Amino acid sequence: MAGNRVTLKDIAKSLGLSMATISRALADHPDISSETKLRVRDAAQALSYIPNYRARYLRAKHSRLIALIVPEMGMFFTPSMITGINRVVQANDYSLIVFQSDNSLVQERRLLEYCTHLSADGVLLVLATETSDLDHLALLGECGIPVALLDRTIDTTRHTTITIDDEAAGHEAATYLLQRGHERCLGIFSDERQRISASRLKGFRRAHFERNVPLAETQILRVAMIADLDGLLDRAFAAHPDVTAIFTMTDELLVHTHHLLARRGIKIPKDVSLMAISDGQAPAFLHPNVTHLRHSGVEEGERSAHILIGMIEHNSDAMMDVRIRTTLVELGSVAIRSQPARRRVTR
Amino acid sequence: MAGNRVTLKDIAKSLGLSMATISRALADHPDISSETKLRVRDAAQALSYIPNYRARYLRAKHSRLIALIVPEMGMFFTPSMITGINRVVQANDYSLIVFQSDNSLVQERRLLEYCTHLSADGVLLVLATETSDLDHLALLGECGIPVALLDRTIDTTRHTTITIDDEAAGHEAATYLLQRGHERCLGIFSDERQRISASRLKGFRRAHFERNVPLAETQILRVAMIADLDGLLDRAFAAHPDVTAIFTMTDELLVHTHHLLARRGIKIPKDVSLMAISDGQAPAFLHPNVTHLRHSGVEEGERSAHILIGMIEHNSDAMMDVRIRTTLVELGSVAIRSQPARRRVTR
DNA sequence: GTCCTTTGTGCAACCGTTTGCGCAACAATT
DNA sequence: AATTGTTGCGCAAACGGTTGCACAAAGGAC
Repeated sequence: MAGNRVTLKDIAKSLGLSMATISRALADHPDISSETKLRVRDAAQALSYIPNYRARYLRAKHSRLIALIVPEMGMFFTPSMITGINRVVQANDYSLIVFQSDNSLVQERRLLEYCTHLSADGVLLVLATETSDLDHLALLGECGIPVALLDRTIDTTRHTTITIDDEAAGHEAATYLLQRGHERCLGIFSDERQRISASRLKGFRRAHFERNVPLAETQILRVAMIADLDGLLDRAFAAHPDVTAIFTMTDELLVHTHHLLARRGIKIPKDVSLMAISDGQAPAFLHPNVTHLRHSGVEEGERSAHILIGMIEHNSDAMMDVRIRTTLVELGSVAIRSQPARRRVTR
Repeated sequence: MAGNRVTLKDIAKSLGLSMATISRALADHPDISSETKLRVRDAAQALSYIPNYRARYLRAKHSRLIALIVPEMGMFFTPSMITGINRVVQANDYSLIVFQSDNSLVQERRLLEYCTHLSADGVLLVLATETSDLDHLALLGECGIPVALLDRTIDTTRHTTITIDDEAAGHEAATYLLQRGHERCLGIFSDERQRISASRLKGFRRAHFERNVPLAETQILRVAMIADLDGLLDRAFAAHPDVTAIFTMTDELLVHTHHLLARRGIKIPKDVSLMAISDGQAPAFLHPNVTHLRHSGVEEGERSAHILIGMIEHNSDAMMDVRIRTTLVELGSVAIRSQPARRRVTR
C-alpha cells in the first residue's frame, strides 16, 4: 500500500545534484567522478531506489520483452520448450511473456496485435491448428518486430522457422520398424491440417515405399480428438489382425495409445511393438520404456530463443530454416521379428 | 526495417488537430464532437496507428501486467495451472508474464525485484522448495504490489494463500484406503521441506491414528530426487512384504511409482492398490486408471487469478486463506479387501 | 595574463500519452 | 445588450527516465 516509489528526482534532491547526474552515475557513465558515483549509489541503496523500466524503455526503442504464443499449454512438449526458451531469454536480460491462442486464428491475430502494442522486441510463434496462412504476420513486419516460427509451422520462404525435420523423423521411425521385420505397422498421426502431421506421415509413407512394403490407408490413423483414438484403433485392428508395430507421432498420442493397448491386454513388445517421436519424458515412465526419436523441447526452445535474439540484436531479416536433429533412443519397446529383411534391401 | 511507428502526433498533424483532441477522440471522450471522432478514427485506421502501451502506462500507475513465478515448468500441475490463470488474466485485460525460479531462493528474490522494476500490478507466487521464510516479499510490500501464494506455500498469516487443504487430502486418501481394508499402506511423499508434503503426510498419519492402525516410519517414503524412488521402494517392500496399497501425493510420484510397480511385475489392483492426489490427466492414461483425489490445476489457477485481480482492483490488503476442495474420482485402481473394518470404527 | 583542454556537472529537450484547465464561439436566458 | 451556459478544442504539465549540449572551474602551455 505504501506505494509511491522513489524516483531519480528524490535521489537528486537528497544529494543536491541534478537528475542527469544521478542517471549517469547509476549508469556508470565516464563523465561522472567516482566519488560522486559512490555517493549516488549509497543514496540509491539507502532510499531503496527502483528504476522504472517503462519510463526507461519509453525512450529506448526496445522493450527487452519477448513474446511467446503457443496454441495451448499441453503437458508434453510445451513445458520443456518454455523451460528452454526461458533459460536463454533470461540469460540475455530479456523477459518472456507467454500467451495462449487456444488454437484459434482469431486469438492468434489478436495476440500478435497485442505484441505490437507492448512493443515486444521479438515474437516466438507456435502456430494454431487453424492457421493456414501467414498474412497476419504482416502486422509484426510493419512494426519491424522479428518473428520466428517454432515447431508447428506451415511452408514459408519469408519467415524464420525452427523445427525438426519432420519428414526425416517419420521416415527414420518407419525404417527402424521395417528393418526389424515389422511389415505391418500402424501409424498414428494427429490432425492432418498441421504441416507437422503431414510431413511426418509423408516420411512414414516414403520409408514403406522405398522398401517396397505396402502401406494401406487403413494403417494410417488420423486422430483429431484424442477421444476418437479408441474407436480408430478398433477399426485398424479389425482391418489388420497382423499388426506387429505401432508408431505414434507425439507424446500425447503415445501415452493414450499405450493405455489403450494395455486395456486390450496387448503386451508390449511381445504382441505389438511401440515407437514414438517424443520429448523423452513419457517413454521413461511407461512400461516398458518406449523406444523413440527424441525431439527435445528444451533444445528447441533454447535454439529458437537464441536465433530470435540474434535477429533482434543484429537487426537481421535474413530468413532461416533451422532443423533440429532428432536422436534415436532405444529402450526396448520394439521387438525384432524373424524375417529381418525379407525383400532384399540392397537391390 | 520499416520501424518507426505512427504516433498521436502524426495523426494530429495529418488532420490539423492537436494531440489532445486525437487522444480524447480515440478514447471516446464526450468533449469531442462525433464528427471529429469519426475523422480521427478513420485517420488512425488509415495510418494504422498503434498506441504505445508503455507510454500510456507510464502516466497511469498500473501496468496491467501480472507476474507468475513458478519453481519449475513441470509437466504435470503447472501447465494446467497456467492455463487457468491465463484464462482469467486475459479475460480481465491483463497480461501474464511467467518466470521460473528454478527452485532457488536467490532467483526467486531476483525475480520479485524484477517484478517491481516492471511495476507488475500483482504477483502470483509458487514458492521454491528452498524458500523457508517470506521476508523477501517485503520488496513487493514496499511497492504496494499485492501478492498471492499458490499451491506450495509456507505458514503465514500475512499473505493471501490459495491451496488445497493438504492435510485433509492426505487424511481423506488414507481413510479411503483404510476403509477398504488396506491396513498396510505405503505413503509416497516428496521433499519434506515443502509444507505441502508435511501437511499431506500429517493427514495421512492422523487417519491411521484415528482408526487405530499402526503406521511404521518405514511405510513413509520421502522422495527428494525421483531417481531415489526405485531404491526406496525396494527397502519398503523388504520391510513390509504385506503392503496392499500405495498412496502418492503428486502426479509425478504417481507415474514413476506406477512404472516401477509394473517393472516389478506387480499388478494393480490385484497385488497392490494405488491411489494419488492428482490433476486428473495421468490417471486417465495409466492402466488401470488410477483412483485419485482430484486437485484441478485449472481451477486453482482460475481462482488465484480472480483473487489477485480482486486485490489489485479493490486495493485490498485483506489477507485470505483460500482452500480449494478436492474431489474423489474412483477409477478402479483400489481393490476392496476381505476384512473391511477389522477394528470397529464406531466405538 | 590569455588561450586551450580536460573534468564534472546542470539545463532542457525528448520519448508518447493523458488530462486539468482555459478559452473561444455560439446559443439561450434574462 | 449583458449574463450565463454549453460545446469543442488546444495549451501545457505530467509520468520517470536519458542524453546532446552548454558551461563553469581548474590546470597546463604559451
